[in-house]
Amino acid sequence: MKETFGEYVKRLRTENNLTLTQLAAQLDLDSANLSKIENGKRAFDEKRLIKLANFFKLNMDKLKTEFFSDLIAKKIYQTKCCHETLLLAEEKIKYLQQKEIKTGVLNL
Amino acid sequence: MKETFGEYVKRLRTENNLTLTQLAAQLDLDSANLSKIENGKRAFDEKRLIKLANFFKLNMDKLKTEFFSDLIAKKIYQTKCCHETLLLAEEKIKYLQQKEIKTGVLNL
DNA sequence: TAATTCTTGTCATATTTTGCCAAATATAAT
DNA sequence: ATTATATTTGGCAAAATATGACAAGAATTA
Repeated sequence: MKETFGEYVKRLRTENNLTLTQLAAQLDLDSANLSKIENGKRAFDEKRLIKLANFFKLNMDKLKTEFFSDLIAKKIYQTKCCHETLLLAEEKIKYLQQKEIKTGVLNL
Repeated sequence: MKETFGEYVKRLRTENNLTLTQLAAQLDLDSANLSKIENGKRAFDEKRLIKLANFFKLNMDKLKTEFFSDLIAKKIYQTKCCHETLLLAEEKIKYLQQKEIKTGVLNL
């Protein structure tokens, strides 16, 4: 069973025997806020992914997959949507791709 | 090929021969902002779904499907994520469901 | 029990979103 | 073509939300 992004960060940190304060410093963060991030009470800012990747020597693409899957999962979860909603979403993704190809710009 | 939520609203409006001003009034909205919504330059606020459904006599569940599929599609589109990300997201959704069952609360 | 670490609450500030208005553009009618 | 009507766009102030920072409380460890 998978984990949230916050739990993932916490695991990285504890497996490397770091305190919140130590990791937070590396990420330009307050330790209190890192705690909140780990416990899902605040969002992790995308701009800090690079710092996280560098510090733990992580593959950036894999990290982004971890991060964005979290965003998407939470968005889907929040809407309490049904399977039909997701099928329709897939169609709309294709539509948006076509649209961007045609128009060059895409307002979201 | 599907349409965006904005395009869907515009279609509803034009098929019913309404001006922006007319529909906007029903939705407690400025006509300028309704225009932006239709053209994907502003978001449609969830709280107005009920007004939209009542005015056009739409099925609320279907309307929500239209609406949330849009949110999700755009979120996925924005992240430019790959298929792997979506698979992981699906796992995380299951995880979040389990978690809510266990803990009763869920921080997102 | 003392020290350290973690969690939670709060608040000022920064950022984003929203409603509203005015001007510019496009469309339709006469 | 001119006028009237409808739509789009830009901008701004206010509202809402997110963020960083600090302090106090709770949990963990030595």
